[in-house]
Parts: sequence; structure tokens; C-alpha cells
Amino acid sequence: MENWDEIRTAFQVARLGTVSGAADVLGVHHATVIRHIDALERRLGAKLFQRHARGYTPTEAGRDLLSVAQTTEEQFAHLSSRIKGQGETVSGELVVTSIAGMADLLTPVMVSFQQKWPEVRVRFLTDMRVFRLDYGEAHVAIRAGAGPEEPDNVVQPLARIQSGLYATQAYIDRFGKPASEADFAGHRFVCVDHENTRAPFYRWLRATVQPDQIAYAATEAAALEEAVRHGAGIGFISCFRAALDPGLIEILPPRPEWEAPLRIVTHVDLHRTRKVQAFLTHLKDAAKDWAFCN
Amino acid sequence: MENWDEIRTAFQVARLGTVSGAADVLGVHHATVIRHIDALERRLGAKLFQRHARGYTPTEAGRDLLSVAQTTEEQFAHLSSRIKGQGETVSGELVVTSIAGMADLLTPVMVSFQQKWPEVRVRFLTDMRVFRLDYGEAHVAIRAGAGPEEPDNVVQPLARIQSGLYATQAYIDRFGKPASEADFAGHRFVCVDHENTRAPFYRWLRATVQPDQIAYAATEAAALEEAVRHGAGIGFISCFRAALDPGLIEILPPRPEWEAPLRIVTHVDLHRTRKVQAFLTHLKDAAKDWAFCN
DNA sequence: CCAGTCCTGTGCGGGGATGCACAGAAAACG
DNA sequence: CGTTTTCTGTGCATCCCCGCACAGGACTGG
Repeated sequence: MENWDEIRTAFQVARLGTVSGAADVLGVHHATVIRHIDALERRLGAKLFQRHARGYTPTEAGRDLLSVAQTTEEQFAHLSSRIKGQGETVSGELVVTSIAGMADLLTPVMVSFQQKWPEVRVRFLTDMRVFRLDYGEAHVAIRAGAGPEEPDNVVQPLARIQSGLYATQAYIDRFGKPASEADFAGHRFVCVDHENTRAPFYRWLRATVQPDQIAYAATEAAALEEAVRHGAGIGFISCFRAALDPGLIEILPPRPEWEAPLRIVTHVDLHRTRKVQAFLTHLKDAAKDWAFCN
Repeated sequence: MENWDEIRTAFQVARLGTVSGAADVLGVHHATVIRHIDALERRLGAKLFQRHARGYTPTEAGRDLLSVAQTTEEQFAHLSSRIKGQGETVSGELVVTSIAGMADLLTPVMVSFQQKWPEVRVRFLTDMRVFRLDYGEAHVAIRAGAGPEEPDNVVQPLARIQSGLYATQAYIDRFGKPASEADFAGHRFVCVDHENTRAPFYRWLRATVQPDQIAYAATEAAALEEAVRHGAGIGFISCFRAALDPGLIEILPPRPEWEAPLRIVTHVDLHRTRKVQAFLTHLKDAAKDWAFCN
């Protein structure tokens, strides 16, 4: 049963009873309709219509085709209206991805978005690997820094994450509290375990302190944060996360050159849809109210 | 949603994930697949796939199309196998038409046929007008005489209906019983009200008796029979019907030149199907056992 | 009875869809 | 890291499908 167009042609002939009428509805020449019917009947090896000078009357097989194709046409019509309308409606799935550390910042935003648009089902994916927007893995990605992007990705700045240097009281009790980077001698630091990291504050840290001052290194941001919380050394923590933990003491306040830009990345095809646009405006509105950002 | 072939193409792409794979399955060049997708997306005004160098991944709309077209393909496959197989199976409707007078002769044949093939639903249509086989109004028609037929009709002889001359005892008591046509003077007859009837016995009657001897005329065979039963005169009744009524007295026994041929008429397209063939053999078998025929 | 209308059916010419070849890019593999 | 494979995408030539025109047949209405 290849060539669905011929089925559609036969369907209209069965529905209307004449080749000419079907040709009008289909917008083709009636000769084309006759050829479609002939080809379809030859492939099926059975007559679909009784031909007479007054028109085509469907046989039992033709009436069978009529009822099947009737539902098919309705299904396709519904599908078409769904697809045509879905770009304009805010419904269906919205897949957002980011690095794991953003969860507590983004979750309230996405929850309120879901409450604003109840038709939307939100999926928030965090994973080690970077999700690929051009594979359709997510509608929106929130990423940190100015990494390389796929050619078809549209990237917008969302906010600048301010980070400061923090340590625990236990660390200060043991090693003291430096007043500025001039007092860093003898202190121990927590840093990412990656030579050419793109995070500006870690680049500053590697440039400022001696390599042997880095007492604790890890690849994951959450692991580094935990290390600071357990007194492994002085380390960078984003202000909004540090504010949640009263046990953290600010060693140096955030500086503009430490700020890490947060980017919204979407695929160009999905960027235009109303659903994605609605989420982007919602996200930007929420970001305006974020403290510790600017 | 015109052009169902493009939907089929998109369905295969969504199912297989690559343009090349879909092209192989569809038996077309992969360039054709790309053009189908592009055309379909442009008409829908929405993206169905995320394009990347490794293949096409369906978007939400593409997944919607996938599930709809999946059922469509199954429906069409079932339809195809039904139509391809229906010529080989004995099932569905069987529409038989004849003149009304044949009902008591044909009904037991059709009932036993339906019991032999329980999948078949039999419809027996009798009407004044002649049903047109080329309009698909019936599969099989049983007709009397050698009337003109449509060019695409295939006609087979079924049996020769024997008829004799009958009257009631009441008529004989009043007018006597003729020994042969030589005694017909003074008798009254029942005849069809049609000058150029093709029934051989009525042609013989009109040629044998005087016009004013025809005391009762009617157009319908059943009306003529009833007239004889009520003593209106001597009239032709087919032997198999006369045998059912003990009140009818045979005036003249059936003659070969009075026999009316019974024909089976089918449309050439339906004649080949197993269902029609099964009925034809069943009907001919039954006709062999008919008494009063040969 | 005859013109008018509507339908099917077919040969012919043109154009659009298709196949082909090649380029380019990305993933896979040793 | 270079090679191979696989897949997309596009310009070009070709072929097939489609539209056109006309013939023929059947029903209709005056």
C-alpha cells in the first residue's frame, strides 16, 4: 500500500461518486484521477469502482476504502490544526537544561511558569554532558560563561552571576581571615581541577595564588562548594548560594571582574515559537528580581 | 493537509531518524525525501524535525505526526490485505436480484448458501424495475427470457422454466375442460397485458386464441396467477408454482416451445470473484434438483 | 426527437518532481 | 589524529506525471 495520494484520490471518488467531482475537490485534472484509480486497482488486483457513463459507484472494496480513508482524512486534519496551532499556543512539553548548580535558582522560576501556563509540562534536565539543542534534546538551555555554540543556536544574556570568596569559621579560627589578596600568603584555597577553565573567578584565582596554595581541587562545582563548607580552604561560591548558608564567612566581596555571564541558549527553529518566547520573558522577568545579580 | 505522500515520507523519516534510511525504505532518492519534508514544513508553517548532520530528530510536532501516521499505515495495510483477499474469500454482502415471482424458488437456495458460508450476508432484492449491474446494485441477477443486456454483463443459462395451462374446478364446472387447443372456442383466458411480450407461452397464447377470448389481463405475473386461481379463466402458470396449489387443474401439460429460459447475469468485474463463483455453482447445483425444469 | 449538458476516456505536449553527482560536514574507527 | 563512513544539502539533466483538448456516450428538458 504505497502511494497514499492515490488512496486519497480514490477516497474522494468514492465519496462524491464521480471522477469530475473528485478532480474539482482535489484541484487536479480528471484524467489524473482516472489514472490514479487505474493504478491503484491494478496494484490491488481488485476493482474499487463500477464504471459507468454517469459516474463511479464504489464496490464493496471501494466502500471499505471510503470508510478507512474517511477517518484518515479526519486524523490528518486534526493533526494539521494541532501542528499549525502549536506554534501559537503555550502547551505541551518544555524541556529546560542547565548545569546542576542552577537548580535551586531556576526551579522556582519554572514552577511559577508552569502555574502560569497550566497546559505546559516542564522537564528540567541536568546532566554532566552538555545537551545538544540541535538534536532536539531541549528547548532552552541555561549555560554559564561564553562557551562555543552551534551555528544554529541563538544565545541571549540572562544575568551575571556574582561570586565572592568564602570560608568557614573553623577555617578562620585556624588560619586567620585575610583582609585582601595581599594577605593570601599561607592560606589554602579550593579551586576547580582544570588548567584552562573559562570561569573568570577561577582564572583570577589561578593567576593570584601559588599553585601549592590550592589545597583542594575537584571537577564538579557542587563538590568544590562542599569542600569550602567543610573548611578545606577559601573558595569561590556564588553569592546567592552563599547567602543560604549562614556558616559561610565572606572573605572578599564580589568584584565585577569575577562575574560569570549566564546565557540563555535556544535553537533558532524553536526560538520563534510562542511557548519558548513565553518562557524567555518569564525567565528574564524573574532574573530582574534576583538579588546578588545585575 | 493535502498531499498524503509527503506525510508518508515524513512518517518514515520520523520513524527511522534519517533521511537516507527513509529514502531506502520508500524506494526514492534521499533528495526527494528532503524536498518532501521541506514542502510539508513550509505548508504547515512549523518545523517537524531538528536537522543535524547525523540525521533528523522529530520535534514535538514530528512525534505527533509519527503516531498519527503510524496508525494510518496500519489501517492502510489492513485495508490492502482485506481488498486483496476479498476476491479470494467468500464473505461480505451478496446481493441477488430477480423478478418477484422467483422468490419461492430462489429463497431456499440462498438460505442454504448463507448456511454454507456463514460469513456471507445475503440480500435478495425484488423490484419492478430492472436493477443495473453496472451501477453495482447487485452481484447476481436472475432474469427470465433473452432480453437485451449491458455490454459488460456476462450471462449464463440457469434452467428452463416449464409452464402449463391451468384453471380452477369452478371454471371447469362452468365452461368445461378443453382436451386440446382445438377445443378453445368459447373459453376465456388470462394473459399478460402487453402486446409484444417476450414470454414464449404468452406469444403462443396470443397467436392461438382470439383477442376477445382474453377475459382478464394484467401486467404483473402474480396478478395473473391470482386471476387464474379465482377462476377468471385458463392461464399459464409455471409448473413448480402450480404444483403447490392442489386447486389448480392442468388443462394442457407443459410443452417445450413454452419453456422460458432463466438466465444468470453478473457483471464481468464481479463475475471473477470467488464469492460470486461460489454462489453460481451453488445455484446451478440447486437447479439440477429442481423438478419441473430441465 | 434533438439540442444541451455532464460524464468518462485517451493521445499529446509541457513542466515539475525525481534521480544523479558532487560537495561538505560530522561522527566513528583504528 | 588521520581515515573512513555516513548523512545532509544543492545544482543540473532527465523522465514521468499532469493538464489540455477532443471524442464518445448517456441522461435531460423542451
